[in-house]
Amino acid sequence: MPTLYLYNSLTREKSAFEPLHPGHVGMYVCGPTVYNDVHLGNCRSFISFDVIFRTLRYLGYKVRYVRNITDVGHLLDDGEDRIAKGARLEQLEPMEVVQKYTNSFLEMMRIFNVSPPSIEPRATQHIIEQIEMVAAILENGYAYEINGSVYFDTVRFAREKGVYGQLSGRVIEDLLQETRDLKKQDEKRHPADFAIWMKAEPEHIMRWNSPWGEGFPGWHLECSAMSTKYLGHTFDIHGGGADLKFPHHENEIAQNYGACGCAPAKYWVHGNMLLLNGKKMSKSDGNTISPYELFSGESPFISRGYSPMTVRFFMLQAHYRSTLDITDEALQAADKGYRRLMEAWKNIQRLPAPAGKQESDLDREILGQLDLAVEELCDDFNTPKALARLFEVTPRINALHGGQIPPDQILPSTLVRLRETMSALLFDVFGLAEEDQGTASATVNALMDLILDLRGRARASKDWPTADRIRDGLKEAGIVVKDGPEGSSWSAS
RNA sequence: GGUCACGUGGCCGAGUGGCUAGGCAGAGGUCUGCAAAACCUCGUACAGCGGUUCGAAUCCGCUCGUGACCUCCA
Repeated sequence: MPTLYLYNSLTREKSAFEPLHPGHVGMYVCGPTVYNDVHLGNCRSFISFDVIFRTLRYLGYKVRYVRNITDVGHLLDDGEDRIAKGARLEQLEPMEVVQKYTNSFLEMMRIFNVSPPSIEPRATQHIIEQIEMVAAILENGYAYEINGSVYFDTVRFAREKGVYGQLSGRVIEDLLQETRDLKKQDEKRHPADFAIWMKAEPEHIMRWNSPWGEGFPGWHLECSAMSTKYLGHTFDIHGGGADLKFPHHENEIAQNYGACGCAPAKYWVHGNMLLLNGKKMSKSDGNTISPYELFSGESPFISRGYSPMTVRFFMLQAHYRSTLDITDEALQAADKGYRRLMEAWKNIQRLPAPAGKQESDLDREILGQLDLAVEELCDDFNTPKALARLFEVTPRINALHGGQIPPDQILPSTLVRLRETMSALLFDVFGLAEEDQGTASATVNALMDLILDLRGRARASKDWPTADRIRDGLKEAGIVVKDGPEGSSWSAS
């Protein structure tokens, strides 16, 4: 197995991956806040980390992948809890809102063929752990309590530990010299301080008892508490979207140091943003397209619908650390490319038996490309490069299948490798799946057999008008007929 | 305003000092009754201007442009 290299946001460089415990990887990725439907940007992020998770497993690591569900709700600008707000608007119990959007989130992950994480902890089920962590931070002197709320003492932490701002590239001096334009009711000693426990106002629905009174945990605490619980004080990889670097991840690091004196993660991995119209997709400003709109085509931004696997493939064609611009043209290109690749996969399975006797140039070429594909996957999960290698072997596969290359040009062992590696990369690592556009029932298959048989007879008697009439009619019905040497086949377009 | 990215051929998108990225679109050809598919061949692109170097899309500087973070956000 080749060495895995990954880019660490913390050090800003790519280095060889060395797990803390040989053979094992602990990975924590910040999951969604379930107060609304997931949007496509979230999906890209979780697909990126899914590929990372799958790659690690493919390389033989035993991975514990923790991806949380944040159902406590973070504070809104106006001080209102997100979950509580959603509840009031929809006349639902807070936990009902949470359950509803948790379900739809998980359904979307299933649609995108994102494998479930090893553990999917929920913030509301870890209130005790969060309270304990607040207590630990208080005990260590990195937090202070005011009127039933507890704030992290960023100033003290920054001065004493010297790690604050490292991840996000903040300059501590700038943070500390920030003007103190605190709101009147703001109890924080410094703008850079942040709440780790908030006193619940009477109208606040989600609330728990704590040593500081009734309240709810702060913005960033659930990740610190749950990653520690399931992966230990220090674990291998912490991931999330690039927009979480600050303040979320920076504060998470601070909390973990504050509680246990050590860094939570060795490697920090951040996925980049999905762009629409050249700008970040965002729920708040309307520059967004939902997954369902993308599938159905019901959006002013696209001309038609695209299947989940097309979208997944589209995302894989860009590196996870690059921004990716969604355009209709790019999606159409991805759709064609994805189908071509899957068609090649099907062709592998119906290739004539290889009859090579000794290794040919073609054998070497195919094996070389497969090796490169794996190698490039291991270079910071470079899926676009790895995919390019598969596209290099695609014409060879198709030529073997179509007869342009005779079967004696490859060894039986090459076909075995081809089948194994393609299968592993396409399905196990990239997480693609065959989409049976046909989803043909037995009835449809029987009908099509009959129609193609009738057309075959017409062709045999050189009745071209009838043959073409059938083909054109089927095309209008969305069925493409392909004539080959061994008869005609069909597929839904 | 501060911090940080990015600007690649018609579109998307890899690539970080010399070696073909790849996909889609487009052109020509083979096959085919015609078509589709498949196969073969074809594109010297790297924002602009300077500099370093034997050699730069790749390093440095400046200019222009775009975006992200700084506030909930994957």
